[in-house]
Amino acid sequence: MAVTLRDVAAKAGVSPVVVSRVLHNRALNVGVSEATAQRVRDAAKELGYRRNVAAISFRTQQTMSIGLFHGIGTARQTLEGGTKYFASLMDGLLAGAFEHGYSILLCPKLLGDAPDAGINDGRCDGLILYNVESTKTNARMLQECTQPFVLIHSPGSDFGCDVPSVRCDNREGMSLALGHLVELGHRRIAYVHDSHFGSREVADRLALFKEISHELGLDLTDDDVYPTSDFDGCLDGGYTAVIAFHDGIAGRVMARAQEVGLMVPEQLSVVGFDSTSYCRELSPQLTSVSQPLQEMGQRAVEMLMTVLRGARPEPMEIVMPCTLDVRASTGPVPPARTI
Amino acid sequence: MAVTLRDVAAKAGVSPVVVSRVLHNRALNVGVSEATAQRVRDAAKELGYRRNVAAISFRTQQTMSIGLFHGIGTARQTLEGGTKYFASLMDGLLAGAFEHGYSILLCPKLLGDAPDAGINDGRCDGLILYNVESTKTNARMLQECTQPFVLIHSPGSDFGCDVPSVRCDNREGMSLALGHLVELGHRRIAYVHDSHFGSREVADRLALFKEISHELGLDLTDDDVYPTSDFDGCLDGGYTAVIAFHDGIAGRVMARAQEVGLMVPEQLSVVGFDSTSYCRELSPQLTSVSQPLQEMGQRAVEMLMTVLRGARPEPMEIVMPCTLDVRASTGPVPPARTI
DNA sequence: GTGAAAGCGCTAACAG
DNA sequence: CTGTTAGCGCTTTCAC
Repeated sequence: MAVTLRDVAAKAGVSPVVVSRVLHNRALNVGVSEATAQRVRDAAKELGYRRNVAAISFRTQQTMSIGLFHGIGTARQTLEGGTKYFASLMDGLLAGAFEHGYSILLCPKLLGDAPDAGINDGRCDGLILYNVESTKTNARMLQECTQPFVLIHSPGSDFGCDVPSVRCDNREGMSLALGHLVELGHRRIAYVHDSHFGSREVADRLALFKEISHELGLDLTDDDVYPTSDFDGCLDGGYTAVIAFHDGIAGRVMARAQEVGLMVPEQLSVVGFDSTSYCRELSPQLTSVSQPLQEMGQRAVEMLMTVLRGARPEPMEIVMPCTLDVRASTGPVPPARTI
Repeated sequence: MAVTLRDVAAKAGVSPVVVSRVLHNRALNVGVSEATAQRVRDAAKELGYRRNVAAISFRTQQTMSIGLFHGIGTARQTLEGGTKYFASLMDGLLAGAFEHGYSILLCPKLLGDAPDAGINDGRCDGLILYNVESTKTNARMLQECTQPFVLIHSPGSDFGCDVPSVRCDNREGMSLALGHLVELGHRRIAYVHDSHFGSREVADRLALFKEISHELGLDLTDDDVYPTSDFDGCLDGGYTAVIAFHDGIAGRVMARAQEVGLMVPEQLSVVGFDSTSYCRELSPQLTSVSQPLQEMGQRAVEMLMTVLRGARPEPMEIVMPCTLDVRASTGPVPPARTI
């Protein structure tokens, strides 16, 4: 049915080996005379030859694809639920993969509760995992994983693995957010966290909110932390500023504040996390901690490529700096409202 | 190195075929005694056997993966640039693929300017294409495509192909948006379109805005259409309502309106498209035409599955209904501002 | 610079 | 219910 190397070889009057060298194996192409090569190319074109990727994958045991997993160990997360976070990360991953001729494979079978069922079956050359919950089950699964993988958002040590990882400096991010607000005179600051516990990012930022506020002499506690599902408490006059786990939550806080008649930033300052393009679509534009998601995606791919080459990435842990994109949702503390 | 079927067979004292039947080919499993089957499963477990997906793909010439392409024929679009549109669609595609044991392959090599280079190489069993520009080049490419594919957002006839497609009823969507505004008393309505021409959706909605407004006796023209890059003209008092090509643009319009001191919806009503979760994060919450993106993704996969089974999907063209999610960004026309 | 031989891991087709 | 045979399309190895 399909045209094979053999057919092209017959037509060009050479052996299949030569055709393979000309058409596929660019490195060994040197050992073929230009005249022969041209004859082969002509024959291939005439016959409409197309390489059989499945056969090549099988023979070389390389799929040229990277498996992408998220939220392992929880119910499968929808992508639409979060901010444009996913899109940013994906842009970086695709760009990185592209440079190396790799594809990204989203395998729903593996995104759910039993990813280990198919994780090691040679479907892809390596894996990139993000938002993996720090559970015993996941740790064991990753330790038993025979394929190279890279973690995003958590260090390998979380799972007892010596594997490459990329994450952002959440301490720096939270410091920037709190520092900015303190500089503006705020002292009563609330934090709205995400309900998706188990994620390292969620836990880290929550802990850091309390820790750093303490270092800054603010002494905010669990009483100043609100869940996404019910954050009206941070709008009732006790606070002059709110930090939210991600831009989407910050957007909801601003919307709700405006509903109850609170002016942002005159009466309430709001800071988000991720600095997605979404921030510029809000009114007022949202001040947000910027995590270089796209670059993080790209770096993750680079690390995986290093491992696939048989080398050891240096360093094994990349911690990316955060910055603060100050926009219009933060302002000086209102004197009348200071407690 | 890796444990193969042969190894398991040897250990269990059977032939590789039996092992294959027990471990992989569930349908033919019937022809194996339970005792033997158990012996095989034990041996496999003991040896730590893992199927070699590449070999299976090669042998069966089925990859169990679906290639996903977008924006073919333009520079590669970033995913973060749009709304959460992509995430919604992706959620639907993944859900659909999951049901059938398929994976989604994002192949950046093919997303750029020369997708035909690798589109037919057996990398995936079928393709789903969305936002394909209606150009001669693309038409030729799709006509020559030897793999089954499904289009999202444009009918096959756009490319002279008799292929399955899923899209939403943009006419209905625009009717709902305009009808809603007219009912509220608006007559001076502006439209902010996307700069990404070539996309069928962009062209359709633009044309429909003019067409339907004419039917409603409004007679809006190109003068009432503004690009995303410069829509200040629709905020200068001439209009009481704005419709935007997607929620992100609508968000920007609202933000800008509030910057220049226009109250939404008291002085300006705003309607978006797609009704992504983003609408609820804006203040006021955005009224938006809802396109069932997730279901569209899922339906597209279903159609592809039908084709892969060798059947002909019925119908070949699915046109999904739109609805209007009325939220807080639209209100009665302000009497003082009526022209 | 070129080709012959061998085999990757698996399964379809058939025979027992 | 089980096994034998053959081969998918390609590349690696080694000989010429």
